[in-house]
Amino acid sequence: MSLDDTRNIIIKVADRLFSRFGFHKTSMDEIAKIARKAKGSLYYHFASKEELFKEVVSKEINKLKHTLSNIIEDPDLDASEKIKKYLVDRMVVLNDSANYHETLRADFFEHFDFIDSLRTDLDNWEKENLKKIILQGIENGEFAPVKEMDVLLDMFIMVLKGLEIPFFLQEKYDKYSPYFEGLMGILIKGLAP
Amino acid sequence: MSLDDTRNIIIKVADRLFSRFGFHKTSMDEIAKIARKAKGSLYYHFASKEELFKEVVSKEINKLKHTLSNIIEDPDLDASEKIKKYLVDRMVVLNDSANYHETLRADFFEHFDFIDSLRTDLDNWEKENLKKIILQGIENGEFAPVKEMDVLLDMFIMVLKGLEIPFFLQEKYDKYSPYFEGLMGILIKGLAP
DNA sequence: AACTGACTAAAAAACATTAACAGTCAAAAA
DNA sequence: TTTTTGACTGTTAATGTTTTTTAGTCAGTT
Repeated sequence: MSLDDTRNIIIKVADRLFSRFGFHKTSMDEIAKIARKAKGSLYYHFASKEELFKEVVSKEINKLKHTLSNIIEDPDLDASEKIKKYLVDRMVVLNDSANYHETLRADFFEHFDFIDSLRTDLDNWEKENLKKIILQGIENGEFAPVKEMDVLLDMFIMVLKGLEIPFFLQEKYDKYSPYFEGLMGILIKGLAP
Repeated sequence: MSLDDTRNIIIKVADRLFSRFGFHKTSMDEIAKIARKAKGSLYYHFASKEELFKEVVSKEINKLKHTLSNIIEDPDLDASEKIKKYLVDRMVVLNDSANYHETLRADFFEHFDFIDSLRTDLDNWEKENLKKIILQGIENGEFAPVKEMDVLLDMFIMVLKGLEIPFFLQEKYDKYSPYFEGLMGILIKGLAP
């Protein structure tokens, strides 16, 4: 059994248990038992429970980034199509990211600030990549030039994060997802010249 | 000292103390002391601590509704101007509504569901009134007809509520308020034909 | 190097006790 | 009759103590 196998088994089991019970209600003993490893083995591969959880959330985030990067790099899409697909697929992927949902509560609970850097990194990544799309649109004449684009993007990311709470924590995504594209369409139209 | 005077004194003191210490950390004994009334007098006028807090939050909400109603009924504004002013002034008024800010946490804490009806009522009121503006815009040809307007408005209200968390709980409003109008402008432009 | 299982200090949970609190109500005051 | 009071009480919250669980450690084994 190679190094990677044990590590991946731990991650896989942790993903399952954290998804189901949340960070605080999942113990390292449980993860070890179900992974059929000694608890010390978990600590050989991960510095702490927090690092393990971050690894699990990072995998979800990387999956999201991968999906969105494909959209951004697709040469067949113009900027409007890209941003629409970005926004829609973003919610689709995040809807299935149970551990990510837990991070949405971070602002309201103590002992969860170790997650802040992950969330900040994702915000920065998103800002950067949305900006790419918008700049592409401006260059191609699809979008009007935008003043103060950086702050507007900050706020727009707040909007997206704010929507995640009713969608994923209050389970409203299923009800509203068929119409989300329509709302984003209005916004994208507002970007046009 | 008339009936209304005592009641108003209680409300005024409660507003101050709840604003400063929050609902859970303000006791009825304290409110009574500072209002120079017996605690039993508070219960003569208000059925419970919860009802007193709701009264205080309602006053903030009524102030908001009053401000926004003036905008909606202003005959000198077209629909675009109305909705822009609505959205901007909405945040201005809510920024000063400390007790309302506390209700934003309701979804994350127990023992606060007595506030739900207030929040639902405000959502419904907002939906109704935003719809009025949009319908006015559609009638006058300022806005394109909107499909599924009701669900889109639901989501838009989620967007506004979602923005309240960084703005008012994370104290980002001062930083971003100068640019909020710009973001709303893009959205309003997207409503145009 | 990777893994184990016994161990331990710290944190969390459970339990017990005390203090604070929301709410009550008969009596007093207006 | 209405409004207000202040003493009272059951419930809840806070505090303190004890027990259990947990994250993390590490010498020994593979």
